[in-house]
Amino acid sequence: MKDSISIFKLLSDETRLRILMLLDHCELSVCQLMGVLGVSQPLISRNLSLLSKGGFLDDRKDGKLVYYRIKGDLHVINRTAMQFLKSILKGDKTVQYDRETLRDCLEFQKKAGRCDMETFEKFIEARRKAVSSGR
Amino acid sequence: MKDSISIFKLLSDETRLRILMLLDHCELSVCQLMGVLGVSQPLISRNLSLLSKGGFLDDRKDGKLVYYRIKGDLHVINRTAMQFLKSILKGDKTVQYDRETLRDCLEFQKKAGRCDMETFEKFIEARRKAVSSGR
DNA sequence: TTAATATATATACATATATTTATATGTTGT
DNA sequence: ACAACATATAAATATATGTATATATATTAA
Repeated sequence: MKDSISIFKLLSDETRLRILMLLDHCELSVCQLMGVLGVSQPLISRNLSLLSKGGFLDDRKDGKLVYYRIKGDLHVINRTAMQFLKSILKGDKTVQYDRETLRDCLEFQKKAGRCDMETFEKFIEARRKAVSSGR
Repeated sequence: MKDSISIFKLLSDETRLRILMLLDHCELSVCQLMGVLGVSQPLISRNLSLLSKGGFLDDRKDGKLVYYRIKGDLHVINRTAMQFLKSILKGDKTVQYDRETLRDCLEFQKKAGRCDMETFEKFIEARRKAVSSGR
């Protein structure tokens, strides 16, 4: 029962759900997630840490960067949770928007030829302007 | 997304999970649930109210008593949530214990020939003594 | 029947506890 | 020394729970 409640609490947060849905398709670094979700680095790190402790994520270091992904060998309960999550978020607006943002973000990164905080902060800024000017 | 988060929050509470699992098999009144779970009446009522607002429950009045049950025509998301819940709580100790307690409680009610607060408070008291004396 | 009382349930309010988030700081690798 | 990430701390916010009270129905007395 305690385990189930822990999982529900873990899934009761927008940032964490958005992270899980983004990582369902690919692995992403902390700074990439920051760029796509447009929230602070400590907030991303903190939620990644919670999701990892909850058994949802694995990570991999590549130089200064840390890449996160959904664990390959998820515990049954977590695998079921992911299926449930995907089923109830099928067609969700926020999820769709985040996926578009991810595409734009990766393109921006490619053009910049860099994958660092500064680049993704520029991306957030550029996007903020685009949205506020009607888009 | 908001809806999903609301559901996860709703399911992040032990009393509410126990109520859902008990009501999965039968309808129960507020005082019966109080007797089985051994918690205060306002706590039961409040959580029943939250579960109802969340679209999980229906209720029916019978005199002074109010009987609650799982809604027959659950919204897809809630139906999926119930399936998920049942799958992850399969074999759960608390759930099993609550089911035994429910059987004992209904037997106690039958013998007493009454279904009221006083009866269920007696049941709670009797059970408390039985447990503390080694059961 | 009406008035008064008792009972089951719901809700309001205050308090305790938990969660979230920003800010500051620590750690590790370049 | 700098950059990416992690973590600690504190402030703000949300949630849970007990106590008190309100509401509605039933029961009793007149």
